[in-house]
Amino acid sequence: MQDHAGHTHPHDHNGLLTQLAQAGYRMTPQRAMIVDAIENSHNHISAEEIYSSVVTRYPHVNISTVYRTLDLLKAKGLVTETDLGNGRVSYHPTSKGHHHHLVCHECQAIIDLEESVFIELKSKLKNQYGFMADIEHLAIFGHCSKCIS
Amino acid sequence: MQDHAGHTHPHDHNGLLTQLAQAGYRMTPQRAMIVDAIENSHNHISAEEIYSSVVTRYPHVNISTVYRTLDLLKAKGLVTETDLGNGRVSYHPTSKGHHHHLVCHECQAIIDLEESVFIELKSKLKNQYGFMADIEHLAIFGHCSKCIS
DNA sequence: AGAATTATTGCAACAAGTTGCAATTAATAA
DNA sequence: TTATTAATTGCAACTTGTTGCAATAATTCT
Repeated sequence: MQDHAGHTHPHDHNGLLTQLAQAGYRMTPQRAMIVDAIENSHNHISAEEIYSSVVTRYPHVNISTVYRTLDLLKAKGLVTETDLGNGRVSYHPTSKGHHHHLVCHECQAIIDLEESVFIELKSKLKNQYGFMADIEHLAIFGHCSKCIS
Repeated sequence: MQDHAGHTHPHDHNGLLTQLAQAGYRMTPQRAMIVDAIENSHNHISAEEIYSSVVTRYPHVNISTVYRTLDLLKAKGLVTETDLGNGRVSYHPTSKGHHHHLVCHECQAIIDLEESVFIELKSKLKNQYGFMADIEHLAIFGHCSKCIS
């Protein structure tokens, strides 16, 4: 396995890859590079963007491996998946914190929300329905203040 | 145009088709049958189900027409679109009332919610962000009471 | 009613994401 | 270090949904 470092977190001993390994999953160069692309993305990253990033260093990689690694990370709760309505689903490492978005249907603006906005809803769903809502990275669609006025 | 009736609302003078016509859109047999399938569906219906229903009476129809009609109905606010996480997007006529769902990631159970659950969130988003959220048919994912215990 | 206009449709190609299966390879045992 | 085993990958085929474009047909005008 070649060295895939050179970014902000050279070896990432507490990163996603290590967490996968500790959960009993195998450490493959594909996973290392996929995870590296996700961790070094500034905010959101799509499957295609991850693939593009990996394929330059490892041309053999297939995009289905990217999707399968994302499925694994989702199932382990290590990344969140959000559909921001732009035709490609966005991914974000859970470790970088929860956040949410308002998406304007008219001007496509994306407004960031604090996590606290959904605390009340979450406890309501827990108390009234016994349901533990996975509200970690939600997109709510509608019309922004600019487009209303 | 052949008669496409035979269901609960034989001519549907106040239905989706009439509303489209009043908005200046053309009345085509395809649209009549697509809209008929939606209005006569018991709860949710998918694009494929609409297509299957229409194609038996009108074999020439193409599924892209179904998708385009759904886009139109969505844009006019006449149907709502919800991804219940089962691989196919579900549609529902707005006129039959708003409702929401909790979807269990573990057992795939779908729990129906009253609209009132989101009133508080909606006003919070309006007051704090000036954002009018289109919360008409939401699916919230998480873990149901049975799967937690 | 017949001609003109233009929205709508069917088609085929495309995009995003999923899946079954044989080949590969990381981890483990010998 | 080599052999074993089973997770993982690449590939190709598939599913759901989208889009450009030429042909069709609903509506409007005469």
